[in-house]
Formats: sequence, structure tokens, C-alpha cells
Amino acid sequence: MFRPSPYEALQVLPPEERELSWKERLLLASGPLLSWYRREKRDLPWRENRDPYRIWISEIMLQQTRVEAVKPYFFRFFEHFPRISDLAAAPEEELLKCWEGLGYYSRARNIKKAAEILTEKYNGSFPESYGEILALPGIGSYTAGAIASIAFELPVPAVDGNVLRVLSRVTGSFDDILKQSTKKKMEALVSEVIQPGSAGDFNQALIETGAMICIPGGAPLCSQCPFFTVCAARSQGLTEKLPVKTPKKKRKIEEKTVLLLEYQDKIAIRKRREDGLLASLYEFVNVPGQLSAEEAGELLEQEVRPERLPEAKHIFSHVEWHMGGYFISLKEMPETLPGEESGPALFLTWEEIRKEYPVPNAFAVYKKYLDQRYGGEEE
DNA sequence: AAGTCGGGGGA
DNA sequence: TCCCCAGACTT
Repeated sequence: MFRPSPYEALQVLPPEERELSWKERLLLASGPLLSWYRREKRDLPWRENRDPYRIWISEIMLQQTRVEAVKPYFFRFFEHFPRISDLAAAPEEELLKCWEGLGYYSRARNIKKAAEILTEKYNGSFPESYGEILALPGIGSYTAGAIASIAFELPVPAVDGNVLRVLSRVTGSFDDILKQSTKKKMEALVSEVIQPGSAGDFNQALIETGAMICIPGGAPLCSQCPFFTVCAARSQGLTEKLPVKTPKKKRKIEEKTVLLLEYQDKIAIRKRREDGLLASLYEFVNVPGQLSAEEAGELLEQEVRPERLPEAKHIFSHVEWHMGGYFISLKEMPETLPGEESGPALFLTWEEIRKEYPVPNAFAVYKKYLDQRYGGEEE
């Protein structure tokens, strides 16, 4: 007579073959993970100490931004704003100039707002509770968790894209990591296994694993991974399938014509509106559509000879600018300038603009042209 | 839940 | 080309 083994009857495998639960996987690996991190971690500027101000700024700069891109900005930032109170006192434009080229400029504006709150409400230092940190502008669940755990050793999760990728592979999860429900699940997992006393290192170790071992857009370096023995994706050959991410939408394309208007050796720029793309930054005069030299000339209502400039393409997250351009020397100052809402234009020397006014890199081709025409950085 | 918000580096 | 990066905020 057939009798199922106890394991079959219970629908479980014997311990050595049984699938581990997500919690067992994470708990078993946490020791090796911490040892690996403390041995192998990169020497990064924001890891010199646990000053919450430095941790904060680094975490904001690192949002959707690579480590190598952040480094020069990180150093320069603290030369300009050594203390939080310097940040609160500085004009927003000075902060934006310091942020020029880094992208996602609302981060800079939110830093200033938060600095004002820290200065006024918290006496220029950081609150030491997760909720109060989370309430600051520009700080969401990830950044709050990072600051709270790294600077203050609070046992809270800090789940970013790296951690989502690592955890989806280690636990063998097919949940779409772009969904916020998945992020919440993963935060709950980390909350259950994070060790008080090493929360900062634990979170950073997960992040470091994602950045160095369980890398995006390539085969993970499983042989070096602290999760090697417990990783579901590795043991089941699923590292190619995980993590699951839904495809993105296509970008819209916008045609523009950039006009470098010169009047008595000065160039026209104007401030962009305070909301939307590249908010509050400065730009060269431009109009929608690709204009011919004749059409461009007619906009100025005076006798001009537009010189054709190189075309340029700039890709943002969700929109693409295809730009043509003209350099136009004006004989007289026009009443109004062409452009969408035609805010008041400023005529300034290129030297002044380059030093003082934040002009985003979307205009890099035209900035470079002016560098050559008027002399910019020495070659 | 879906859109918006930069820029650059690597496949 | 396309993808993705130590995400947050608005709608």
C-alpha cells in the first residue's frame, strides 16, 4: 500500500531542499551581508562621517543620479553652503546656479525650503525621528529612511531602486518593482529583518549590493554576492527574468528654434516660468517650430541677417527637444521679443550669464557656441 | 495609478 | 537607440 512520506503529505521539502521563506533568506544572509559591506564598501565622500547634513545632501543629489555625477557637485555644494543656515539664507538663484547641470531642479528648491524649516523650527539641526524627517520637503520614504538609519541608526528601511532589484531577486518575487505597492511590500520585509544597532550599514549594504553586484542592465556578479547561497533567482536561474518592470511610454517630440539675439555685445536671456520643465532657470529666446532664416528674421521686425547655428537634440525623461538656431545681431533694441509668453528679456554679456545665471544643459550646443564666439573656458 | 521632472553613461 | 540611475511630488 502506497504511503506518502511525511514531507509529501505536508507538501514541504526536506530542509536541505525546501524552498526558504523570504525571511529566512534575508536573516541567513544578514551576517555575511554586513561583513561583506564593511570589507568591500566604496570609499565615497558622504561616507566620511555621519553628519546628517552631509547625508541629507548626498541622498538628495543621488536621487535618480549616478554616484560619479554627484561627486563634483557634492564637494562644491559644501564650499558654498558649509552650514544648513547658509543654505536657508542664500538666494534661491545661488542654489540653482550651484545645481546647474545636475537636473531635477525641484530638488534644489526643496532643499532650500527644508533648510528654512530646519533653521527656524529645529534650531539649524536635524530632527531625529523618521516622521519628522519624512515631513520635510523633497524627502520621501527612501530618503527619510536613509537619513534616519545612516545618521541616527533608527531601524527603518531605505528601499531604493537598488534594493528593489536585490530583494526581488533574492526572494524570487515577480511583483512589478515600478509599482508602489511592491515598494511597500519590500519596505515591510526590510522592517522585519533590519537589526537595531546596524541599521545604517544594513541599508547601505543592500544598496551597495545592488550598485556593485546585483547590477542593473547586465548580468549580476553572483559569484561575489553576499546573498549567493540564499538567492532564489540565482538558484533557480531567474536572474534574467527578475526584476519585473513594466515598459515605459514613448517620449513626445517638441520642435524649437533658438535665437541667440545680440545687441551691443550682449545676449538676450530670460527667466523661465516658475512651474513645469526647467522651472525658474534661464534660457535663450526661443519659439516653437523649426523656422527658416527668413521666418526667424521676420520675428524681429527689423533688418537682420540671421546666421544659422547647429541643430541640437536634447532628451528629457518624457519629452525630446529638437532645436534649430540662429545668431542674430540686432541694430536696435526691440520693443518685445518673440517667444511663448515672452517674459522680459535681459541683455547681458556672455561672461555675466556664464558666471551668474543658471542655464540648463539642454542649451549646451548654444552655450558652447557662445563660449567660442566670446571666449569662455580656456582650451 | 499615472505623469512630471534632467542629464549622462553604457549597452 | 534604449535603459537606468541611492525618487519625490502632483494630478
